[in-house]
Amino acid sequence: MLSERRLQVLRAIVQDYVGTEEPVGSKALTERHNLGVSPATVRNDMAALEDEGFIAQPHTSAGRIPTDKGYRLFVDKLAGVKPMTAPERRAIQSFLDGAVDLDDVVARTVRLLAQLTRQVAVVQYPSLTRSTVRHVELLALAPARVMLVLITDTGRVEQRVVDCAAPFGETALADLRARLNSRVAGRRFADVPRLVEDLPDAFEADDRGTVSTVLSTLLETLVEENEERLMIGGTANLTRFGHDFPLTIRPVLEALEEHVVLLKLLGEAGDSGMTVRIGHENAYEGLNSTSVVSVGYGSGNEAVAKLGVVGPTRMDYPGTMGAVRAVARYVGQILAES
Amino acid sequence: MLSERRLQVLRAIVQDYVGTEEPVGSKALTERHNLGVSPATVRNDMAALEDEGFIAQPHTSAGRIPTDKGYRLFVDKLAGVKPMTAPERRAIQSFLDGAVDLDDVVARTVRLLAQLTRQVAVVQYPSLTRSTVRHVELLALAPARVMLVLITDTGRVEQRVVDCAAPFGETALADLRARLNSRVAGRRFADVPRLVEDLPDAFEADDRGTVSTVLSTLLETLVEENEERLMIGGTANLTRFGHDFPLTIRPVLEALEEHVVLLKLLGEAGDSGMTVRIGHENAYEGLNSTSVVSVGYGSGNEAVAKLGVVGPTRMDYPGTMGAVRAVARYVGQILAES
DNA sequence: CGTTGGCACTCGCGCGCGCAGAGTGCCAGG
DNA sequence: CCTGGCACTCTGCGCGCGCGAGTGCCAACG
Repeated sequence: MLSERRLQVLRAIVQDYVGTEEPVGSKALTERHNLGVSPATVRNDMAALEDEGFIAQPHTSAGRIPTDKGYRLFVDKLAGVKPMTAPERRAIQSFLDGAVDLDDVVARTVRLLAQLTRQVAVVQYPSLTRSTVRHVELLALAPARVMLVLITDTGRVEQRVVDCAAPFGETALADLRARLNSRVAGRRFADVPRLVEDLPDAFEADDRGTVSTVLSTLLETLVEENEERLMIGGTANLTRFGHDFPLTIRPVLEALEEHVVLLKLLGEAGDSGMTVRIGHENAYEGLNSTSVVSVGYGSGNEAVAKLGVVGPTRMDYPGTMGAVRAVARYVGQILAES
Repeated sequence: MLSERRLQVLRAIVQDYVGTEEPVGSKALTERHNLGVSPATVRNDMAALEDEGFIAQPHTSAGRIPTDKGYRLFVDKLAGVKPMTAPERRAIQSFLDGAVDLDDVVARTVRLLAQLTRQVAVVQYPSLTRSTVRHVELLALAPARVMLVLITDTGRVEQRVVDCAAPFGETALADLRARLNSRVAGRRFADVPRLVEDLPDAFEADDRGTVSTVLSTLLETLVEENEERLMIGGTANLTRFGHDFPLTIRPVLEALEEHVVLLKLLGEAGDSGMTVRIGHENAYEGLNSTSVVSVGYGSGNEAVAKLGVVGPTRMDYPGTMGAVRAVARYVGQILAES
């Protein structure tokens, strides 16, 4: 177990390094933080911290920088979440309030997060899985062609075109629309398959095939969780990554384009509370030199999607976590209202 | 007027520089292109080209590189559009064919363009302005709350929530839905205001206010051209910009985040045919060291939106133009089918 | 007059050197 | 266990030099 002072030394190292982006030495430490001990003592502590793998020196006889393990300890034990100030809260709220539709909410959230954290922001669209159906609309595009529009309680709209084997009359369509909505409106996605199971039985034999086709398309749409989308912003902040970034920025940009990877990443993060993945803790290789701070957000009591930021491992964790948490909270509020 | 050979020299310089990314000298030129003259002659030509402002030397006694003006001449007079090969065409088509909805079409288009050109791709969603209404759907969320869903012939779906002053009955809603659709379905957006003008008159005095509110929201949605969205991809290709890119990549990333700027940029481009904006020809400062190749695409005979790529001024213009044109053509096809 | 070979000149770039400065590890003393 | 001192080790930086690519100019030639 590390002594209290050594933990303080680690904290000081992290804070200084995050601020200056430069390896920090024993002398500078004692000057900036009044630890009450001499540089020589700090040197001993640093040697111990290095033995334990919390810090490292890039080159012999340079200062120390925190390792992933060091940041981990810092985040877990040494740092709190820095709450937003009142003006910041007001700014967040008023910025999000102007949104006109779901796309706009997500777009504004991304901008906001990117601006607050000065890092890359990632916001997942509210997921379908836990949502409920608000309405299902069917329209005839052509005699044997139906457009299916699904509207969720989070305001999301999905549409599909269904090609039917046989022509389908307007009255039958209206009938199906009415029956469908009376059964599934307000219900959770997970319950829908069970609720519509016997629907085809209520129709003429001629129409049953078409009804089944429409229903299975609906079910497909519900299941298509992989259709989860996300929005990204603040990539220009990548240029502040560091002096060496030509090499490090490339894989990050590539990772950000791979929405599938990001969705997986967010999905792996814990369902409740904030998750911080530091450096090599990220399974995806391109993000090995970055940290991901993510949290779930939702319209009600439950999280329906996640949002977060991607930044260098050398980031201001308390501040970033504070911003992420605050934004998630307010987005949830906005969603609940609409 | 420049002699024929001097134009050939310029073409050779552009081609070599695009290939090697290094200033090109007179000797190298005569070796790689058989111009039939000696390096000394080429030197004279180069001096003339430099006087005219088509090429420049980064430092005294280095090779020459083309200026924006040089690229302009190259694009206008010296280079054609390189057509895609048959296998490439097939690949494009099959890649786009798998798309399930509009979002997917746009997403695939972006990926495709980015991959083909190895640059940043920008695809505008099919615009509302020239589209026609396929269907308008109204649903009651609450007694005094209506959701308005607009479906266009390009497959785009827009939704708005309307807060009404007074409660609005289901029957009145159904009535409005029916009347609305019989009037506007299949009509162009531009015609809609005229067509619904007198609709409130058909309703009870109590409901007229609400009907007007709904209608004005609909009109707003139609007009909201500024709501034009776009998708971007291939930003990782920015890292291939050049050795000096830390400085140059930053403003480009910033510009790409400013969708408003990009939309304006695309909007300024000519309506028919391909537009190439080179370096300082771009009004937006951050894109002064890039070229933008854009073209309109559409589901029928008319262009409904634009797409293009953003890359370094030193790009393979014929190849890029070929790819952009081909992709636009196939996307148009796909949209027409759906 | 356009083209050509020759020639002197100009610079940018890479390389090696040496120095200063920051930081460390270790040790002996309090 | 803490502290001051000391020798040591690197990295980064500034400087100077030489190479080589590329140019501009000129005189000669068809």
